[in-house]
Amino acid sequence: MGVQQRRERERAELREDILEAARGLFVKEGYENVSIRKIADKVEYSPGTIYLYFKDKADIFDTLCEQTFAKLRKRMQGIAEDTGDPLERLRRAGRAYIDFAIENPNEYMVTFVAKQERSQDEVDIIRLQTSGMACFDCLRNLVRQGIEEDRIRFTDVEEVSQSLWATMHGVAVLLITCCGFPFIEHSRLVERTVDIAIEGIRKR
Amino acid sequence: MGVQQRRERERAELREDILEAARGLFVKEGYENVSIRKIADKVEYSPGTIYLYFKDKADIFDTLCEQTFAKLRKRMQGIAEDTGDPLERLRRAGRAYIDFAIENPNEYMVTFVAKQERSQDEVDIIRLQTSGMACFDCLRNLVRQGIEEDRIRFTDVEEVSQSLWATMHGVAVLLITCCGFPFIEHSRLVERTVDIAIEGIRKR
DNA sequence: GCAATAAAATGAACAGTGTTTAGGAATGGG
DNA sequence: CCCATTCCTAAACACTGTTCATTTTATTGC
Repeated sequence: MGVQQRRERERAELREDILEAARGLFVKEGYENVSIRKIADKVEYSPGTIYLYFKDKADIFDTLCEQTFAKLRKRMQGIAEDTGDPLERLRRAGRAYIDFAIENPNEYMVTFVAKQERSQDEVDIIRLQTSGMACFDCLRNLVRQGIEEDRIRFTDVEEVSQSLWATMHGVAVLLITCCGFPFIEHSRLVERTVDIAIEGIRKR
Repeated sequence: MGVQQRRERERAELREDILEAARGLFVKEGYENVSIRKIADKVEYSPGTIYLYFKDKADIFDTLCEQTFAKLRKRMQGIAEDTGDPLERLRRAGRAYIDFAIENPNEYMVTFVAKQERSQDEVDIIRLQTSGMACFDCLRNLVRQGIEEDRIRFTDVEEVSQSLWATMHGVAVLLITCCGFPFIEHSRLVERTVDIAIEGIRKR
């Protein structure tokens, strides 16, 4: 009587297919330019079927965000749990954060620049925020270590953590959204900004 | 024969009315949630009429952005043309920039962030680039002065200017959009981030 | 093997979107 | 007074996210 189990497995497989198709489309075309019909076309089902597997379009995207969030935390956690100079690890963390944002621009924007009336669905916001807080904790821990080892000229962990986050966030958002601006080479801008921030908090 | 002139004046007035209505709606509801029909309703004309005054929805939006850029430039230019320690003026400029963003959150977001939603029309990007560039030039000039007076530990004006912009932008976007996050007192976060950036570029 | 049943997928429909266009109404010049 | 120009509108087109009655499909009990 493995019918039930096979049914569930097939359901999960189609759900995963939809997510995979959606991810490809979102990355290539951006959130607004992907329609449910396009996703349905790609998995060769009718539009209505999508709604048997996801509440709505935002639900698909949020699910993708959680998956990507997990990836980000994994990257950040690796650096946070590493050993070595805290300031050097903060530098690595800053780079890693911005790299992640640039590699997943659409997910990053919708997740961090929680825009328009997605805020109506408070449940989803909370859902994303809790998984996002896990990422911020990695940064907090790094800053705490830096302060404990007397490498940082401030004492307030929260203050420094939020300032650093804001700085990295700024580079990320700028590079993602202001495509028309004649930026210097991206990696150089990232490197310079991270460097300024690190030297700005270093104790001498 | 003042008919021609009256006609032109009336055309300009309706154009301005459309812009005013659109700004109010964009600010309140965001780019995607404002339809041409809503704008048309507000000025009490038919949707088709809008297209006699603007090429398309993005054209309306771009015009509003230009106006916002002009307001911001006015503020920044005052500091850029001032005298005194360049680093101190950079500090003031950073504060002024973030303050402007926080005082006009919707306009700021619409101008600097929301434009990612639109599929890029190259002509319009150039148009916004020029008016936005005027703002950025104020920052550039400040940085150039700082480098010329040997107060900054880097030599590349563009690199430092873009890094500083990214940092200020980050604080602004974060404070405007991530309302759910437990931030420290806003003014303290602004002050600390600006301070880190200034100390990060200072020559010693 | 066949009918009953439960699950899944569909496709049409609804209300909305940006944009285009054929044609009607108003106005000024000759 | 009539014609030409300008202005505006209403309808239409091709999209969008979403819902739902209906049909198709698969599984079960007999």
